[in-house]
Amino acid sequence: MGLRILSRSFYDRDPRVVGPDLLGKILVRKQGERKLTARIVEVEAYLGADDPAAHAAIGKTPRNAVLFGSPGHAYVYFIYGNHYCLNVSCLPDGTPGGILFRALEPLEGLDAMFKLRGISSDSDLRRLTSGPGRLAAAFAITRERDNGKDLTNARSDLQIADDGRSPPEVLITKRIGIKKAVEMPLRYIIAGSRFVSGRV
DNA sequence: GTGAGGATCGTCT
DNA sequence: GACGATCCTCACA
Repeated sequence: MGLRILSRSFYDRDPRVVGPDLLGKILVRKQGERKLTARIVEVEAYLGADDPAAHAAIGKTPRNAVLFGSPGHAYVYFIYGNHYCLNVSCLPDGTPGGILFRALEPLEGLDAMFKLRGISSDSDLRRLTSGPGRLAAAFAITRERDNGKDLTNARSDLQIADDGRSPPEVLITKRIGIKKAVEMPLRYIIAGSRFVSGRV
């Protein structure tokens, strides 16, 4: 059962299509010989000018520039003075849009992830990567290291891959933790997953 | 189990 | 100078 890296064209579509399609795929962090992997179980779509909750809504700035660039690149931002959050850019160069990773089901490299999170390895597995800030910490994701990184490059230390598993059943809800456009149904989760963040 | 409040700082006005 | 696509801890039930 090999892993196949998702191609640029996968991301060169509307976030509302890419989002649900990313569920069940595998986030991979290479650390020399070691590897961290986890299954994507919850994401949110963020659009452009017509989505007030999106960082891209205010137009292109140095911070959000990646969202306006080529699809398949990591947009990492720092929030609340504490946390990093990981997104992947969607749509062609010049058209903003992206997907926020909200929760993962950890697969390989659990010990390393617990260490990176700074929590004991006998805590509840759901606390490891359920939440955008948590999963970024568990995968050692920072703006300095990863913002703008090409996730479709085989030589990249951060990738998203398909393990060939059949697509999961997808549940759609409102997005979480935002104050604008709260009604838009742009949160996608794997139905029944116990690793989802917040309420379903 | 649920909710309130604080931490903390880069980014844009 | 205000605020945020969050997380953690601590009450209280």
